[in-house]
Amino acid sequence: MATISDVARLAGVSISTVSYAVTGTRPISEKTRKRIETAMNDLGYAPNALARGLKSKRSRIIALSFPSQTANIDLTGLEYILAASNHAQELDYHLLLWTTEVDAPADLRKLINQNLVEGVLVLQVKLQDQRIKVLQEIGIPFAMIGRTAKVEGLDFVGTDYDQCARVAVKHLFDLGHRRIGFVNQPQEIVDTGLGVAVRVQAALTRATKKVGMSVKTLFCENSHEAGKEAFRNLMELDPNITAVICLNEQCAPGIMAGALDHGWRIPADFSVVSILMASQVAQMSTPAMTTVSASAEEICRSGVEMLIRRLDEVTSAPVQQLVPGELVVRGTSGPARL
Amino acid sequence: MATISDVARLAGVSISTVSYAVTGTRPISEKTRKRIETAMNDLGYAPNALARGLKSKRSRIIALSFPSQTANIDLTGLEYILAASNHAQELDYHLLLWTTEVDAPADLRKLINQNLVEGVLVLQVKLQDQRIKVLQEIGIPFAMIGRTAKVEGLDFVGTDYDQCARVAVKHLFDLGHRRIGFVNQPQEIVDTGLGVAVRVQAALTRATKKVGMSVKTLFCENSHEAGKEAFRNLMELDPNITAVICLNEQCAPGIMAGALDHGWRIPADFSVVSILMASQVAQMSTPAMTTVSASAEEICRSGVEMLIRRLDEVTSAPVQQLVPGELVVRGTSGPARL
DNA sequence: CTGTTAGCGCCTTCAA
DNA sequence: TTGAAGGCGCTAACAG
Repeated sequence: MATISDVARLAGVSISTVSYAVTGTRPISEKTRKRIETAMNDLGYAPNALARGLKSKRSRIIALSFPSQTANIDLTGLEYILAASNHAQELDYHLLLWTTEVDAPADLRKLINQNLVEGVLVLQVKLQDQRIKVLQEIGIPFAMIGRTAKVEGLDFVGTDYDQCARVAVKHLFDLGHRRIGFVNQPQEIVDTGLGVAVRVQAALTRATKKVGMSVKTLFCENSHEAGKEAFRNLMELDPNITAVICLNEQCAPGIMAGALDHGWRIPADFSVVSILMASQVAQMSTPAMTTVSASAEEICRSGVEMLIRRLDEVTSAPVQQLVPGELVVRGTSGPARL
Repeated sequence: MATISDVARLAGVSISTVSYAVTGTRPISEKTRKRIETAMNDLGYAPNALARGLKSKRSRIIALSFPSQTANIDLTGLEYILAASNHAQELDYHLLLWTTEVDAPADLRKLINQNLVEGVLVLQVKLQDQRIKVLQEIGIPFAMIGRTAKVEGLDFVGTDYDQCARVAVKHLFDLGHRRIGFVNQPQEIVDTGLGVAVRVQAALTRATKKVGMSVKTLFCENSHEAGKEAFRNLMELDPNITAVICLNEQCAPGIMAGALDHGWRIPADFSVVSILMASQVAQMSTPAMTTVSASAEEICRSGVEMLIRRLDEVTSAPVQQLVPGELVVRGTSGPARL
């Protein structure tokens, strides 16, 4: 593999001139620049990332922390990962996928101490997240997709859950629904304090109270069967419920199946609205699911940019951004039954 | 951040002694080793990955090529990514996620020329895959999850599609089905030569012919609606079809919906078997889907190990492995209607 | 506008 | 069993 001195020799210039030509940090005469360029092309030269990183203290590698065990393994998660990766590459950064658990701070510390990554993009953020403490202690730049309980001074971009809740509730309210259910993630996930699960629940409580709606909340395992059971449980809690808001990709179709078993048609007798569900998933159910979601693309793009900007401007003010969700009415929501 | 000379100074030894203590490539007296260890702990020392990689020519970074546009964006894909990442980390390697397109060989070349990654794990392999040519030309070690048309001399691990097809066909045959449909990925995906789509189709043709079954093949877009339409089209092709084998996570539920619309119950009147569907997804449909799949965990573990072994033993014989699928009978397959 | 040179942090040969 | 020293490929002063 060609090195910078190969290029210098072939172009008949010094090593530093090649370096300056590559980085553009110093004016080069048109003539020598041309010579250097052809030499680079002839040799198929590309700067050695390791050497460059070692010298410049800029590896151009960011880590994406996505805990694979505690995370929601759903298509929405995949959307986030791919969007972050694509955007990092557009900005000429490499993305290191880091899937160890939230509760393994030693591993994270070890990763960072290696000086390989310049910054960390934190996904699946919990209200109390051990990773954040580690990152702060070490003093490495990071940005969160989502947010911890205390966000003072931290960079993050996330979905505006309050707005999403209001939009979802208003949609159902306008359709005449007054008594609804909310089906959240599994109890153990909520108990670990996964930000989205806790916050959406709180936001829905506020939003329904404001318009005078009744809401019964349930946790639900990530499976179809659990969704069916959740529906039955809701009916026991309040048989007059006419709609459900759901924050659980896997169980939403189960809820619909439960309603069908109950003898109800969707959306004639019962409505389902999913919050934060990828459109791909929304289209998998029968009928396709009405959703309120923010764009993973937009959120991750923003998060990656935020992080990379932070690498240069360590001291500038924190950037905190909430992206509003959008209501997409598909086939699972309609007027409340009488 | 502490460096090796900090450790050496604190422990009162030379730099090289610390290095040997860390790498273990030379005997160190118990006494000095202890001193070095405490010094490392006190300083929170970890070797600088960039410097180490530069010197040793081993970055301990592998790339995972997962083209995000042409790929199937489904949960099965996510399973593969996470499994590969987890296993790489277990083996003390970093995993770089690389999501640019298959048809952008220049980008791939650029990545590799940077000398950052030691090897590449190639996912979503097509029969004619430009990435493979690039990797071979450059001479960087790689392994495929899946396989190209010509695999001579190449490392790969994949699912045994022939066996999967036989198992799925036998399952339906034993239940009395004689006329079935096969619903593949979208036409354009098959046309690009995605290995799995082409090979499963061929394998099913062989397997059905062997037992004297009739099979009508259809392509289908990745959506629920397309699945419903696929069902209608199948009925036009052959109204006597009693079952479908499906290779399309997104449209499988649509096929079931189509059957319901047609007035058929599942599995009493119509059976659906999915090939290569993650169990999580299988459990999302109503009823849960009968599947024939190999374990993503096992395949990726094998692929990562294969690649990392290849980094050491450049010349040893290629490893080629096909993992058999397993039939899991859930709720969508039953005796053929009369 | 261009060249010389001192490291970045580490591994490893050579010497003791 | 230990140390000294060169160099991996590159960047960025410093010096013309």
